[in-house]
Amino acid sequence: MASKQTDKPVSSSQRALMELREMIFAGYLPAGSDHLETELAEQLKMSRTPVREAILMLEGQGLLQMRPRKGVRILPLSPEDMAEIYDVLTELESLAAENAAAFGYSAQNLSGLAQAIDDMDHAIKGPDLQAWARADNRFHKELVRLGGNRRAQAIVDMMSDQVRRARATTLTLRPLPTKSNADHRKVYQAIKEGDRSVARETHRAHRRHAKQIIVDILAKHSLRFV
Amino acid sequence: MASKQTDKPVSSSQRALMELREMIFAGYLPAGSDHLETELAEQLKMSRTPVREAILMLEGQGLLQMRPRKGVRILPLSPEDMAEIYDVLTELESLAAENAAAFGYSAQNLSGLAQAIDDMDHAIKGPDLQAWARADNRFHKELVRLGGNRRAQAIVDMMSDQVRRARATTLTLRPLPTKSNADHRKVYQAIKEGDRSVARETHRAHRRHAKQIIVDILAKHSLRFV
DNA sequence: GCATTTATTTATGTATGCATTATGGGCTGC
DNA sequence: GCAGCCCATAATGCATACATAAATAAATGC
Repeated sequence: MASKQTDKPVSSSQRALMELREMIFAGYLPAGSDHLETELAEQLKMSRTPVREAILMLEGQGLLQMRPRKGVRILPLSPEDMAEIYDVLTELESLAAENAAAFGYSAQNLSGLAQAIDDMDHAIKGPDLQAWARADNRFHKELVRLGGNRRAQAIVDMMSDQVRRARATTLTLRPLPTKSNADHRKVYQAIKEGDRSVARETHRAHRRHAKQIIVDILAKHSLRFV
Repeated sequence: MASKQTDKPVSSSQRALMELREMIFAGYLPAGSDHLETELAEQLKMSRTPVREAILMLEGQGLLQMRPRKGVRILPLSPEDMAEIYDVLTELESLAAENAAAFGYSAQNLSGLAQAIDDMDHAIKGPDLQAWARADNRFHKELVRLGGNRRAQAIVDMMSDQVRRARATTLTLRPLPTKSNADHRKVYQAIKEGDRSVARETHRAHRRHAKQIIVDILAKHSLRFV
């Protein structure tokens, strides 16, 4: 659990990648803002080269866009963007639920899911929205991991990052997700019982519902996000 | 249709990206092979910088992997990889089919699909497998475009590229896709009639079937691909 | 005074050079 | 003869320097 004795000497481009991501998620680089390579390099105390490499990778992940001579733009998320993202998440997570059910996992193997569900229950009673969001993330991430499709995992990770950018805001505006955990339990049950179609369709319905809630909120408040 | 009078002066990194892609697809950089940045730069007649940038992008697209001091490895595709890819394609294309059906496109808007289907019919009579593959690509690409989800489009493009690497081989080993076009027509009809669930499920079944055929071939021949 | 053209500035794209570090080979000692 | 260590080599990661092209400011002509 503890890091290696001396902190690992991670490469500059890796550090740039991580730090830029954090700066974006923390809102320090707000959606829609532009930033010159030189400025970013200065802030990260390194040369433009590793910063450029990080920017290229982040562009591939859809977090920003390089615009020659305009600087890199942190991409805003419109309600339509969010709808797209949720649709992709819906499909790939449903696939994962189906595949997980087909795997025949033991209760032991599913303990991560169960734990996340319990944590969500607990967080709702608080209510502690941050804790709920973290547990919800864990549930979805674990579900996709159990699905066993690494490409789907990578895509879901990417898209989840984008959702995360909007989370700070949507979390406070959406109704308390009290019903949500009933869905989660149903998915969990179906996976444990190896019922592929129930796992798939239940999760699918769950995600479509979530999409509706989030997109409605964004649209109603005419919000574009970080 | 004609390109601009003088050929567009694309940047070196763009050129590196395109040319490396072509070199991979053409099998000039075979799956599993390793290549030093310096060698590639030499072949492309440019410095390492733009080559590195292209490599970074291609790594993000899953075509290769940077391995410090070992060179970049062109990633092989195992039957399991292909199964993963087909599963993702199945989900996202089915989503596209459903959304396309929901859009209420006119026959005019669907002419691209219809044309691709006709071309496939024609190619099968040849039989001209290359022409069939091109038309099949067009059908799937157009379907996803009609779905309107740009993120799904980007992902499908990426995954289709990977399938394309195996195409040269699978195409000659698989049975003639004579039944395939019946599915395509059914999907087309459902989209035109706005029947979301038929469009979705028909395409889904179509893709799952295709997956089975391809994966079986790869497994039977113990093939890893380019 | 306005529009058009020209000059200047400046961000990016690319090349080059250097420091670091891993890898392979050779050498030494047992 | 084998194992382990050390050194040489070379590939990468990064910094820096420079050329190019775009955007802005300036200037000139009408």
